[in-house]
Amino acid sequence: MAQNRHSLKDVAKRADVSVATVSRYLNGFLELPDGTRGRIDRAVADLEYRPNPHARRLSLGRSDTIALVIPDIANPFFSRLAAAMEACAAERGKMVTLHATMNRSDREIAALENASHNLVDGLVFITNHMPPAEVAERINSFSRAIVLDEDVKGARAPRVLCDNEQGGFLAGQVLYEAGHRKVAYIGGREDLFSTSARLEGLRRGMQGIAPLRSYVDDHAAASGRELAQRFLKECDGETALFVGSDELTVGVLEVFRAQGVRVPEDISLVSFDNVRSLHLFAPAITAVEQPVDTMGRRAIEMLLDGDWDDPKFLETTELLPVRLIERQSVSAPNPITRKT
Amino acid sequence: MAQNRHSLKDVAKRADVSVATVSRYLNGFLELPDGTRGRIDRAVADLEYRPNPHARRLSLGRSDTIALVIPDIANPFFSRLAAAMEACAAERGKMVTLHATMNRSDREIAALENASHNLVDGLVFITNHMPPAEVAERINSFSRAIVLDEDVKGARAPRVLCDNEQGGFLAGQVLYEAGHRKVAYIGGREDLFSTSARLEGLRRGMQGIAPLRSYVDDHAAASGRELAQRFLKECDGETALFVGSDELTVGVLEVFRAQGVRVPEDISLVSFDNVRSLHLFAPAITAVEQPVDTMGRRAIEMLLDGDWDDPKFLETTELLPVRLIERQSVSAPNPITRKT
DNA sequence: TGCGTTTACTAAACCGCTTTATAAGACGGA
DNA sequence: TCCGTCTTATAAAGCGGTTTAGTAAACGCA
Repeated sequence: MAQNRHSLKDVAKRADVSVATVSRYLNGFLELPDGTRGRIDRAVADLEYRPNPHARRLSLGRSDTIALVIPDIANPFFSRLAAAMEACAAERGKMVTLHATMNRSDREIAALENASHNLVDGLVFITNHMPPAEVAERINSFSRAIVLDEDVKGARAPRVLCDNEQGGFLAGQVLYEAGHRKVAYIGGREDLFSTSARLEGLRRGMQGIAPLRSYVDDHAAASGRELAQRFLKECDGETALFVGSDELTVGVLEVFRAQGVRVPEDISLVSFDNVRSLHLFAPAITAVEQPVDTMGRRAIEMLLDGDWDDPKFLETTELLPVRLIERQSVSAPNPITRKT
Repeated sequence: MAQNRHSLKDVAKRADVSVATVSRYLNGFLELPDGTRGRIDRAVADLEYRPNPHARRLSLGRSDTIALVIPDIANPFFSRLAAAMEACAAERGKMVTLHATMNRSDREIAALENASHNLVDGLVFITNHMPPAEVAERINSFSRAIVLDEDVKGARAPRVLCDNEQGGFLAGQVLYEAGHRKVAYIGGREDLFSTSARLEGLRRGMQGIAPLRSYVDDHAAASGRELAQRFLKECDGETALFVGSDELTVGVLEVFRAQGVRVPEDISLVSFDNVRSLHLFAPAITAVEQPVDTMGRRAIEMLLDGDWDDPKFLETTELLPVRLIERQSVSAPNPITRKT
């Protein structure tokens, strides 16, 4: 703060022209002869003039800001996403505000309301639960919004998602080929589009064999612990686990380790995301990798470069490819050593 | 956007009073008799009036926003920090903007300039290199700034740091007690306050034995790989490694694994941060834990509640305690199996 | 010389809120 | 009845830009 803030008026006075002239010239809406132009340029330089963004925003009715509504910034998946979006936005001269919701509808609504009052230039919305209709309505009230990572029912906005079905397929395939026939799923809630897509893909990869059991909850290590405990208690012949996120995998592995369940000897495991350092885990964890950075960049690019006049654009869904990173957490099933 | 935006004027008209009255009443600067008050309240409710933040900010000359200048949001340490700060700021009704610098001075300057133009209510600045004097000057031009995680030379601002010296001490102690007498340091650059504090603590923990070698670079996995390679090449009797961040540890472990160097059999290792899932690594990594969430919260609390009129306050340094999390990456030195 | 057309620029309204200075009317007391 | 004092407001000037509508002067040309 506290520096020599000069206003347009100061510049105008110094250059001996009107504020309108300076404003229009500076914004490129006015050609000027060399003399006048030189005086203005010099005045701007001398005074180190920088337009006041608040005044600009009030006048223009926009904010040069993109709001990022995100479940949890501390989660590496989302923080990578946020990093990619910030980088892309900064390149285009946009600022980025952060709003963590912890997947709570009230926080989501508060964040959306906040963003809406602030007249943000755009919204990127990420959630991991199925929000109430009000959330979708509020998203729809933005003139520019992108839904990222997880579909939101009722939202009329372009989507940037990873190919969840393909991810499930790759996981199913690698498990099936290793000989597994009974697989359980630990993942996000069942009403999520990503969950059903992954389960569908998993079944396809497993040659039509559906997972025996699904354990679903939030994408958090704590949920992973709880679900893993339930899984171990109820386990009935499953030889492998498909886990819907690295966060859940962390919780699962903690429980497995505490209970002496070995991976992959007792249970094979495939994770989803590959944003944590799974390659250094014991054992290194096979995972479906999401193109996190690309997803973030694309969200911002679509927000800023999309053809928002075209109603078709709102229907767009960009499905980004995933790939399987094979490591050491999948082996042939070993029913002998398996605990029940 | 696109909703029924009503202005103060609309409310005033509907309540049949002047805008000044509505404004002052709404801001609590005017007591009103029941009749008038009721009409205004009703008008506000009917029109769903929400003040335009841009106008408010232009008028008041502030922004209800805190700028977070951070090296890399994708780095789990910083994303945890950012999450804690966002949560704390949101509780107080402040928004948070994000500016990633990748430790580049030009980006730092750009971010500071940006924040300064936006008349932010406060700044939290984090860097991991020794920035040029211009950065400190710009930080000093803010009326409210906090320096977090790493000291910045020349910045007149309260600091929130972890107790790096104590962290080094704890690492040194556990290594010394395990029998190590020759230790190398892989960490952030030498000109950083944190580095010298840690090395000093390390020496104290090692009963005065200085580390044989220091390998320093950015806190990034890539640097960790490079430094680990150099360390292995030049290693001359060191039996343990003190690594300055989880990011570096990731790189180090990648190289060790690739080259068949076993932890702790060949080299013992203590990491710093404990923000990655080190407990699941092979082996689980002993680490000095930083109180990340507390650091973030304190930074925001000091920013918002600090006594900024007191010049002493700018001299404050809050040193938060660290603790050692013992796991399996430290054992007695084993010079026989050690590679050279 | 007179008229239309550029060229070069400006006055003033507006964005929506805050705030200072001020005023009208009611009330109470002398 | 007149004056001072509350009470209950308000007019108007910012904050610092953008933008529309318009004008004065110079220019070209018949």
